[in-house]
Amino acid sequence: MLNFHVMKEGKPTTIKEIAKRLKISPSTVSRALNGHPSIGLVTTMRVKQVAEELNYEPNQTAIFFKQRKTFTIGVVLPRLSEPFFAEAISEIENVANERKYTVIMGQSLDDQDRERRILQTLKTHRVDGLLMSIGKNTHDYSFVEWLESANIPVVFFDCVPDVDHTYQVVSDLTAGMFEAIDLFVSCGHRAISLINGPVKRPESRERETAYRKGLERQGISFEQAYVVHTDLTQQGNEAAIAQLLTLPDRPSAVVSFNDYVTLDVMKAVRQRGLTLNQDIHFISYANYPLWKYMENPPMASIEQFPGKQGKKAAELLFELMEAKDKPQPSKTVFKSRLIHQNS
Amino acid sequence: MLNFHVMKEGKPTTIKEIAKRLKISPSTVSRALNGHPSIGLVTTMRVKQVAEELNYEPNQTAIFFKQRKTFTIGVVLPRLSEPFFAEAISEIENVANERKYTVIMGQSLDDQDRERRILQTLKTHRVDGLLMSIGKNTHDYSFVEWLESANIPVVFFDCVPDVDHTYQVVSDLTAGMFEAIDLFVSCGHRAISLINGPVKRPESRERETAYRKGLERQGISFEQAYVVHTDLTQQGNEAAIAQLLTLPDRPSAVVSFNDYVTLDVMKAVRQRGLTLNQDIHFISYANYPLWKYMENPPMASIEQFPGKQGKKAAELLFELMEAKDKPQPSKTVFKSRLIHQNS
DNA sequence: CTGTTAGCGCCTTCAC
DNA sequence: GTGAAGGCGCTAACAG
Repeated sequence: MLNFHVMKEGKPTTIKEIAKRLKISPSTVSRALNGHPSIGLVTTMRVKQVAEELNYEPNQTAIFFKQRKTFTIGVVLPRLSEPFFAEAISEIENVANERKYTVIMGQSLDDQDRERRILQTLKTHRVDGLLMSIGKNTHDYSFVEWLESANIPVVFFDCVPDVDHTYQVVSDLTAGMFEAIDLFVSCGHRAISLINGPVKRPESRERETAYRKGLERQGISFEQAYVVHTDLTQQGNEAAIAQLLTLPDRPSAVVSFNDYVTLDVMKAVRQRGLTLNQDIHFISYANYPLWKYMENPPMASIEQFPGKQGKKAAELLFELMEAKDKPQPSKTVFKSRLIHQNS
Repeated sequence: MLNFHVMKEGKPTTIKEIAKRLKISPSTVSRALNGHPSIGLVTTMRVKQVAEELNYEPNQTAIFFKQRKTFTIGVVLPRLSEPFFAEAISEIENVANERKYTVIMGQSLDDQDRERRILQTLKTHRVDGLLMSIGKNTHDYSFVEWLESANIPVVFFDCVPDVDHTYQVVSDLTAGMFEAIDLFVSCGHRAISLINGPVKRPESRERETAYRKGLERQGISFEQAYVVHTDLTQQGNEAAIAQLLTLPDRPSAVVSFNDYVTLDVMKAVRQRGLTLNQDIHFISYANYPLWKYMENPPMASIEQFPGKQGKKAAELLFELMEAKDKPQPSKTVFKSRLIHQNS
C-alpha cells in the first residue's frame, strides 16, 4: 500500500533545497534522483535519503515545460452516457494508466463547434496524443490537417472521418450483419427487414450494403420496402416500425440500427399487442449490457467490442507517440460478432 | 465556427519571434497580448496583428509552470461504466468546460491501492482541484489529510468519506425510502422487505435506518427477517431474494439496494415462476435509464440525480479554488425523489 | 564522477 | 509607454 506523507510546510521542496542541504549542486541531485549511472552510489543514496526526508516531489509542470511533453492524452467522443463510449474510455484509461499517462476527456455532444472547441483546449493543454471518435454532425474534416500540422498524433476510433492517411480503429459491421441474417434464415425467416439510420451516415450505407449482400448470400431477393430509415429520435424509431408493420407481408425479423432504436421499436411492437420473439424477432447492433435482464430481449446482438476498440486505439496511439518515424497510416478493423442472448 | 489555421512550420511561434519582427521587447509583446493597459493602442494592434499572422499560440505548459496552475481538475470515481458516474462526470465536464478547465479522470475500480495511485498521479499532474467519489473498499481515509497538506481542494460526491471538515455533495436516501414505503403502503402492502447492501457500508446503514423509520411512520412493526443483505455480486443478490422467498409470510413488496441488485433479483423472481408487479413488487435506488423500456419495470425508482450532484460538486469546487479564504466545510444534500415508472 | 552554465517560454518587478 | 533583467524548477551540454 502506498504511503502518504503529510507535509507541514506549504512550499514544496525543490531540487535546490536538497542540493543546499547536501552542499552539492542541483544537477547532481537531479541526476541522482533520475538514477543517472554516472553518479556515485553513496551520493545517490544520500540524495534519495534527503529527498525522502524533505518529502520531495518533482514539479511536473516544470518537467512538462522543459521536456515539451505532458504525459497526457486527450480523448474526444460524443457522449459518455452512451455505454459504448463509457466502456471504450474505460479501457483507454487503463492503457494510459499503465503507462503513467493521464487522460483528459471532452464530450462533443455531437456538436461540431463544441468538438472544435474541445480540440482547441486539448491542443492548448499540449496533450501528447489524441483519441477521437467524431460526432454525428461533423462533416468538416479540416481539423485533421490542423492537428497534423500541430504535430499531435491522432487515432480515430469507432466513428472515423473519411480522410486518407489517418490511423483508424473501427468495427466491421458487415460480418455481424451476415451472421444475423444467417441466424434469421436458419430459424426459418424470409421476410427480413432493416431499420436503418439516417441515409447520409456512412454506417447506414455500410449496413444497407451488408444487408443486401447478406440476403443475396441466402438467395433472398432484396425488396426496397423492407428497408426503412429513422432519424434516431424516438418519434423516428416509432415511425419506422409503424411503416414496417403496415406492409402487406409483414416482416417477421428485423435488424435494427442500434440498441436504442431497438428499445423504442420493441416497446412500440408490444404496445400494438404483438408478441416479441414470436410475432416478430429482432437483432440489433451494440449489445446493450442490460439485454440479459430483459424478459424478451432481441434474439441476438451484433457486438462491436467498445472495450477492445478503445484498448487497441490507445495502444496504437502510444506506438505512434513513441515511434521515431511514424508507421504507415493504418486501419484496424475488428470484425463484429453476433452474440446470442441466453435469457 | 472556429477557424483552424494550418501552420507549415513545426516550431510553434513564441513571444520572442513576434518581438523580433516588430523590433520591440518580448515584455511588450507579452503585455500587449494580455491586454495590459499601459501599452499603446497602436503597439497592441500591431502585436496582435503579427501574432495572428504567425499563428501564435501561447505555450500553456510554460504558463502553467509559471503560474503554478494547470487549469485542470481531477475526477476520481469507481467506474465509468456505471451510468450514475457517466452521467455525473458528464455534467462535471460541462461545468469545467465552461470555465476553460479540462478534466482528468481516473477509475479506482473500487480498488483502494489503485485509488491511491490515481491520487498520486493527479497530484503529480498538479491538478488545481479534485472531485472524488470513493471506492467501496476504501476504509483508510488518510489521503484526505494528505490532499489537504498538498493544498489541493477536494469536493467529495456521492460516496463520501466519513471525515469531518470536508466538502461533500450527497443525496439523502431517506426521503426516497419514505416515499417508497408510503407508496407501497398506499397500494395495500404490509409485508415490505429490504434487500440491503453490505453491512459495513454507510449507505446500507442509512437505508436500514430510513427503512425502519419509514415503517414506523406507517405504523408497521419492524421485523428482522425482512431485511437481508447482499454483497452485491450476482450470487449474493440471488441468495438474498431466495432467502426472502422462503419466508413463511413472503413479502409482497421489496425495496432493494440499487438497480443492479434489482435486475438480478427480478430475474430470479421470474425464473421461479412468480409474476413481477403482481406477486411481488419492487422499488430500487438509482433509476437505471432503461427501466422505461422494460415490460415489467420496478414500480418506481428512487432517483439520486447524478447529474445534479456532479454539477453541484463541480461548482462548489470552483468556488473553493477561486476563494481567497476557504468557506466553511459543507455538506450539500440532495433529497432523493421517487420517480414513478410509466411503462 | 561532479559542478557550472545556460535556457525552456513566459511574466513581472524595476527601471527609464 | 517601453525595455532590461531575473526567475519559476528542472535538465543537459560542456567542462573539468
